[in-house]
Amino acid sequence: MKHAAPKPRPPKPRVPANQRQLGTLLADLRAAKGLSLRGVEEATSRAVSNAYLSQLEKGKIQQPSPSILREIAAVYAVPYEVLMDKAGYLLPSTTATSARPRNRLAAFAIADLTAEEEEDLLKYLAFIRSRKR
Amino acid sequence: MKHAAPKPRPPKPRVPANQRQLGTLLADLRAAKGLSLRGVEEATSRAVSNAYLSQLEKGKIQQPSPSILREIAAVYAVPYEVLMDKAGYLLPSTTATSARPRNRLAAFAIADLTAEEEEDLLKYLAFIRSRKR
DNA sequence: ACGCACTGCTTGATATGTCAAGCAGTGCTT
DNA sequence: AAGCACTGCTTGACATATCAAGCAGTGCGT
Repeated sequence: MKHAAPKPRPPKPRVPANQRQLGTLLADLRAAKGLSLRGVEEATSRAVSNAYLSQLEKGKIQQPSPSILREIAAVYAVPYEVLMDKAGYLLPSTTATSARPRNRLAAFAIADLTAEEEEDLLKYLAFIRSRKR
Repeated sequence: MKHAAPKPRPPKPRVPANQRQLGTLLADLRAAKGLSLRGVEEATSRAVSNAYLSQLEKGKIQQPSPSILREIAAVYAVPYEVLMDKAGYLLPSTTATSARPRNRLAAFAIADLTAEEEEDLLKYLAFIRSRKR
């Protein structure tokens, strides 16, 4: 029998800090709403299971799908972006992303392209570039 | 023997429209960059496999993980949000809101255009637009 | 005390994302 | 024409997300 194995290392937190934050946030939100795990499951029309929400809150899920976060956000009446942020899916500055080295092109007609035009343009770009080579 | 089978139906798109859009966009972007599937895999330091990128482009992935989209966005020099949007992960508001000077997708990808390419593109845009009218 | 309706939580099964390895095609060089 | 270096693509295996079902605890009404 093993003899008091001296706890070799502080069990590395299997859970990234990001998730932990998301977890506690979710737990707090739920508490604030006064809902049970099953209550939330019900509120999302069973889109998210109580079991899964539990794991989310305990930080056991590493990459929760945005779709689920969206459902949850709706129930807690919290902006979806917040959850996405805590999950680590947003860029550092999602709010102020307009600081980009923009070139003249943007100033022009490019501003309002239809999806179709966009596609055509990209293909054309691929074409002229392949030509250059 | 088959006698000019009258193309019975456009094969039901096994793929939700959203994904298809993301797929073709990814393909176009890659083409524009002149990269091969493996080239992209390499460019992301093998963070995304060529096999997976292929499936993404063909719309076979329903919920691609944002982390991967982020890697890809970096390689194509396109804002991460654009891919997230096409993947259906952004809220309608984030996409269309007056929040920002509506940067349409294309303004971007082309962050690294030469002046010559830019001119060509604009001319081409004028062309396809005149055609439509 | 018993049961019952809750609670949060774990767990085994399933779905789906993701990749390594391979296949078939295409062009280029010899 | 044979080999090679590419290409896009499929596929079988593995990892992870997600859920249905169950377990243990807590309070509460009888």
